[in-house]
Amino acid sequence: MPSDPSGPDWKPLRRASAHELVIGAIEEQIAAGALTVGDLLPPERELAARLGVSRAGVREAVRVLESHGVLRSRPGVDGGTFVTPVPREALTRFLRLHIALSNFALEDVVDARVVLERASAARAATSHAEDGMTVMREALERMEAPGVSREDFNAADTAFHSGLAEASGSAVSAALTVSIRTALRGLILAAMQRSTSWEAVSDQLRAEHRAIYDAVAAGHGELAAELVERHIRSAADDLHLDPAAPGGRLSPWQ
Amino acid sequence: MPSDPSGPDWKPLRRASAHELVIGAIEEQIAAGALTVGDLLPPERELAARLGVSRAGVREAVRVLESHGVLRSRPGVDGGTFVTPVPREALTRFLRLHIALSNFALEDVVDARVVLERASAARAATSHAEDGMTVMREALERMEAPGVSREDFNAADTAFHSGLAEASGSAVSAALTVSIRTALRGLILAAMQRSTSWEAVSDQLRAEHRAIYDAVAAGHGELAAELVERHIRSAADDLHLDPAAPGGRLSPWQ
DNA sequence: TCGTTTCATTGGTCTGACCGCTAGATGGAC
DNA sequence: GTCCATCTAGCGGTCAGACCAATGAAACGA
Repeated sequence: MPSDPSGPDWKPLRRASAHELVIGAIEEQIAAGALTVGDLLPPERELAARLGVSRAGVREAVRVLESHGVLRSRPGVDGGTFVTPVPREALTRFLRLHIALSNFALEDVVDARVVLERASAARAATSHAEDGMTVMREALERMEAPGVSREDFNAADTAFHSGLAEASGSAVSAALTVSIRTALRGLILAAMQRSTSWEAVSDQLRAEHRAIYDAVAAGHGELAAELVERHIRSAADDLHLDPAAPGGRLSPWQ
Repeated sequence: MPSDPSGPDWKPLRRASAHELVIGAIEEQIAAGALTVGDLLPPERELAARLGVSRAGVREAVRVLESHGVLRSRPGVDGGTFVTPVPREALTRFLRLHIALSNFALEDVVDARVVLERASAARAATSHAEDGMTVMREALERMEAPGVSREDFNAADTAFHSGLAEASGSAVSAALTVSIRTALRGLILAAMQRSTSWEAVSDQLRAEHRAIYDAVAAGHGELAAELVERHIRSAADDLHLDPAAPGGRLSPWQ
């Protein structure tokens, strides 16, 4: 019997798999600063030999980090696997998958959007980062073009919210915002496609977007935040409660 | 010469790699609702044969989805690869990697934390989800235990903010909050380890956490949000400006 | 000198093999 | 009949080796 009354506390000792070891090794180099954006990794064959694993193990690790937007591979003599800085696609895929799996309730996703975009709007009203404002203006023009298709409208809608997030000047919030909106893109487009009163709906959306832009441009942060929240929630309601949709949380994809 | 003045607009035709096709196929099944949490995928060999790719391609795809918290594999006759709902680890690794790569400036990470946790605090004050409140209380007790180590203090600090996020009742915000705090864990712990005035610093942190908890428990949402923001920003300043740290954004890891 | 060909290097893919793990079938001891 | 140890089939985990595809640079010829 051990002297410690609480017991020796054996830890489970989960033997790490080969590819996890490789991921850990690469992550370690990144954390230590020995690998930064633009750097080239050793060839797969060499890295496998150095780490004492097979090439398959290295490749699986590279795939994982690639899917996280950390690495990118290219064949060719000048090619190789190098460190890259493109986090958004990974975040989008992540959210899209988990939304599809209902691991995240649509309601909670909307709540998160409201929190992030309210903050974005409020900050954008004071910072006015020109890139984002331009993106928003162009998106408005595309939405207001005569005879715009629902696909194009949805793309412009996504771009508008991306621009708003960019205009806020905070990269992390912007990445989260854009990823959430992009992950929802398919759902929103499906709802738009189903809409039987598209003219009225799109007029409404155009007016809301325009009002948000004006509030931001005029520097009215609190108003912009309020408009964004109402816009997101009413759009979500339309998405959620569309009478043409069969029941169920993720019905548009079924 | 093409009749269209803008040109035929050749798209690059990026040939999708085998594992991307497999990921797409699995994602498609998930989006269609044919695969949900708990479901078992076909054996790797069979799936490879059905999709017309090698087992390596299937395995690379499974690895990627596994790293996103969507699949999990287990050997054994009853084992297999099944759909699983554990998004947080994946989100944490993602953020940790990109913070380490300086793809996300620490300042922006802190901004995002402020936005998310202000909202969490305000909501927690009205919702009072009991799970989260209990987690916060226990974390406070651990922080206030005599002779607590810096590691344990940091773990309790993380737990406190997790509890706050849980108490807000919104799963997505909570996942984002917890992941950000966990991704910063190493940095914060390093800063704590370096601290030459740990007694004073930890007293300060204990007081701030206690004040936040009291404000939430008393239902003072706006006060709680304000306290959380000040707490996060002052802690970030200590982390960032610690005189013992060498210059540079990610110095604690260098 | 300039264009063409060849070549070496790298990732991309596939094949086939063997290992370790584990629930369930098997079979023997009582 | 019951219970326990053993065996077995099927699965993921890993590996080695081979060949394909892409690419830039060096070698070569007009």
